Amino acid sequence: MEPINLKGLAAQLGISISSVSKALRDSHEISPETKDRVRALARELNYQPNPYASSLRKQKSKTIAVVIPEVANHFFSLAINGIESIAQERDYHVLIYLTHEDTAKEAAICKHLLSGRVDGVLMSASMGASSHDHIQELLLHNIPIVFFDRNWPGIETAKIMTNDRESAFGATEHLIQNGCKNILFLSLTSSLNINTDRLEGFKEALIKYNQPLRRSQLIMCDLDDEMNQKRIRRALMRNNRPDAIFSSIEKMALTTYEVCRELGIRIPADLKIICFSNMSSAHLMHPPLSTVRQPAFEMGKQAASVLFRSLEKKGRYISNEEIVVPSTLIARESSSLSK
Amino acid sequence: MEPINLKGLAAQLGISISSVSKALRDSHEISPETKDRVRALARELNYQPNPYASSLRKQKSKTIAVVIPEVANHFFSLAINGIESIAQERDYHVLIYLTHEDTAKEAAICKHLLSGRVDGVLMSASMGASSHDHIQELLLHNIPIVFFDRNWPGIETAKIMTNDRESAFGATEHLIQNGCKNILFLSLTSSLNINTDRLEGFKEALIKYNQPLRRSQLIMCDLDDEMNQKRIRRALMRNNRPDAIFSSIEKMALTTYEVCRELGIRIPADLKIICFSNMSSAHLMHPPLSTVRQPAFEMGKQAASVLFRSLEKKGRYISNEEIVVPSTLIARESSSLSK
DNA sequence: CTGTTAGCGCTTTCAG
DNA sequence: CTGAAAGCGCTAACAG
Repeated sequence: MEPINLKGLAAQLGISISSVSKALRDSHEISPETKDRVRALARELNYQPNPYASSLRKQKSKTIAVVIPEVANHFFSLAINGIESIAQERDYHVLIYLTHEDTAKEAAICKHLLSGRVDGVLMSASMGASSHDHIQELLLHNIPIVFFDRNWPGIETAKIMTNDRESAFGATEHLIQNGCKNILFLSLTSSLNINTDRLEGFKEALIKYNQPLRRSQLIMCDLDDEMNQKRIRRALMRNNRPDAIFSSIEKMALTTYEVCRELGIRIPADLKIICFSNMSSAHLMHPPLSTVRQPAFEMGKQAASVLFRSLEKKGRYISNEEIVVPSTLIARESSSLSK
Repeated sequence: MEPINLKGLAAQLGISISSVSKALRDSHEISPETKDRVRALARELNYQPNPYASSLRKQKSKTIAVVIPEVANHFFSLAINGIESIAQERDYHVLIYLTHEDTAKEAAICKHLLSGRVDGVLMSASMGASSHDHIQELLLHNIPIVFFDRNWPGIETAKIMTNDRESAFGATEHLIQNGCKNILFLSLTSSLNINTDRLEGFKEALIKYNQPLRRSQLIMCDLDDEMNQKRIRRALMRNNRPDAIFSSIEKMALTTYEVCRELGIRIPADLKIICFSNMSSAHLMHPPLSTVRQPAFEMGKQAASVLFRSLEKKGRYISNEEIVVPSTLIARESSSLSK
């Protein structure tokens, strides 16, 4: 069954293609009667305008790209949810690209996106120390980007962030107030904001409470889970074992749970744990995992809104505003029960 | 910065547009030298062909749609992962549409997809009792669909399924072998395969072990979490309280955990629990959740592969083959410890 | 109010 | 081997 097009409609109605086009777009220069006839037939034949033809003509695609490290992660899937809901509302389409934390792949994707396939990009940057020229190039080509959650410092574009520094500070403070004197911070080696900011918040809290930071309190992890597990195990087997762990990434907190089981370390009696996480079942863990929960859905919605707003401006100008949506500390027994 | 196009390249090279086009597509009717010149310039100027122009011309978009109920769910996010990996490999683009289990929305999306925006569709059907004409219409318009996991019975198209009946049988058998005599089955009211098949497997196991099925052993849930919680609570407060729960959906199993805490019911001593779930942290729950784990990533990959294969055939013919990828029963103490 | 026309950028005959 | 020309389906001047 061949799809029906404007030509087909026009033929059946005995009027010109452009009249049909205008009628369907509710142009003022078409008589009400004609509009009705056109609309009736269009509905009857289930006419769907060819999006590529009109994209080509109008030089805009009503499509955005979401470029993220992965999707099997509570934060990102919630964010996509938010993005998609706004997109559907505004009649935009969402292309999804996963980088698996590979900056080279991210760059390749961005390069492709110069083709005009999308009107704008929502991105949460991948780890990895590579340059971010590919981002600049998109902006140079007038393709707006909105970062959410993870971004590179120094890029002038809109960003939807959470208050990483403050919430890391708060989480650390919470541990200190619950008597922790030797908190281990698990981070990733990367200059992404989420790593640097969270680390900063951690350090600030230590300073506020006069806890000198020892080098052994920082563990830099990477994307190799096996290695991370070893790093964590080693840290937990040291002489002056930490009394708490603050993980800037969910995954490493879960690994810590596993290592604790293996080594017979009791949570929270021997070790308190807190981490950035959006797991919905954190409270069903044993013991319940204390989390800094990010407003992922909200951030997705905001990011999409900001992008669409900029797409509707002439020149696709994008401001470098930064919107901050605060996280929530959800303290549970794994961090706050003293016994 | 204006994107460069064939015309621009041709002008700079002093040759015709069509020659440039052919050169870039490595046509045999272009001399090696010309090809080199063209390619060199294209690379230098970072030429990216306009995908919409070529989609329009070739009447295929190298784009597929993934239509699923939600993304904040371990199964679907893993599946997307698989889909995206194959898509990237084959140079396809992935549009994502969420229905939030709303069949009307699903229908609207399908209707839109008649526009030619995509070459094919990957779908996991939404609950809801509505008709599935919208699916048939896509097929009628020669847009191949591959279902994965959830599908409507009676639609002739490719399906990537898991062995729901067998694995439900196995899970039930496991409970029975661990002494359960009054297993409650939590299901959803819907004629989707995943509900009917899992229920069947459950029933078959009861039959095999001569356990007559009482009406009170089936609880039909819906999408209203509050109501489901009430239903489960009521069931657990009955006189002859069930000694096990088999939930065909992860969410209701988690709700059950919560209700048990509230009512002081001990898992697994008082109540054993098992459910279909792809949670990565099921083993960290208290007690660890026994699960039937579906091969989500694999299913996503398979679905994409089958779709792409069909897209490459002339006429986009799609067979109604059904590929079954088996689930794995992961029994943990919440179902198998007798104490 | 309606129709004609000229493209959007690309592919693909068909002539040279 | 190269180029001219038509056209994918739609929109937007511009003429009538």
